[in-house]
Amino acid sequence: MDELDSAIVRELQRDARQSNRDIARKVGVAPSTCLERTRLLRERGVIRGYHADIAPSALNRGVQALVSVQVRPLSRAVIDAFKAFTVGLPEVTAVFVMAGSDDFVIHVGAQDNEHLHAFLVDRLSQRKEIVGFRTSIIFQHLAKHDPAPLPEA
Amino acid sequence: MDELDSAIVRELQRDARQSNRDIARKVGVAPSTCLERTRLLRERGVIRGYHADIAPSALNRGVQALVSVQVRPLSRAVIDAFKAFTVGLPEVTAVFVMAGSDDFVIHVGAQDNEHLHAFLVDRLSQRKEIVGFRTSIIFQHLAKHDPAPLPEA
DNA sequence: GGTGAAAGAACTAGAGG
DNA sequence: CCTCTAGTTCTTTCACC
Repeated sequence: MDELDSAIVRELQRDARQSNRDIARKVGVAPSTCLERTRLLRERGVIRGYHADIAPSALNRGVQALVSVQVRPLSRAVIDAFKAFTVGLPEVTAVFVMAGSDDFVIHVGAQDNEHLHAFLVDRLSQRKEIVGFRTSIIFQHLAKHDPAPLPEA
Repeated sequence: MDELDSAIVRELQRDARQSNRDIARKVGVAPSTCLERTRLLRERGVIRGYHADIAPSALNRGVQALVSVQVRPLSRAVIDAFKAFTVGLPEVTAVFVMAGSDDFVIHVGAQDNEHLHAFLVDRLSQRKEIVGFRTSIIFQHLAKHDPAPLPEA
């Protein structure tokens, strides 16, 4: 991860669909160099993928919420099973495994409040390992799609 | 948003860097048709952007946390100012404005626990509008980069 | 590592169904 | 809305530095 790698990563974070040629020009190297760097970044797992960012309402997910969940017993088997279960649900867009008073935080999207409620009481609360959960509606979600690298230490 | 639009969106969610030609072939239309559909999806705001997904550790963000924050008074001025402040901090990767007992949930990444602690006590807690916050470390973060469209109702 | 050139592929606009 | 075509641009490889 030298300066050149960082510059390429930054460009791909900003716009993953710009041409290799454009990126090369912006970062000041030949297109072939840029292409090879990008290939290596991908191979090393620095770049994990390229994804279109879609407006949630276009996916009929106009209502979003964070659900904090506590499960028991807190064993690996229970954690892994619950994680796999939640990730598999279509309404779930992200799962955080947490330290602290909440064991999971689940990011959920639904068509409306009614569907969200149905999801919570019909799907989620079916799970026997859940000993408690708390749902908070998201009014606004600002995501930084191009977080800068922090200084090394 | 007909079936064709959805199919194109799905492909771009999965891999935003595949060629228009490949997407056209997969969804079963001519490349020019696919290109025009994609242009319109972008214009309509359905597609908000294309971003590389970068491994947090490569950005020196090996430690991640969710910080729940309560601010007072809960006026628009205070909310907007706090939101702008947090989004501007380099450690912050996402900000959720919430309904419920927490007013904000902030997704933070730092080099290590020490830097995270310094961020919380030196930066965040400087803000006078904060009346309380709670930090939870993220052990694992599974994001679904290709959420499927939910049924219309 | 990086570069430059060259073959092959993709993008994009425009005419036409 | 879709297809076909053609000019332009981009990707990708490879010999060389």
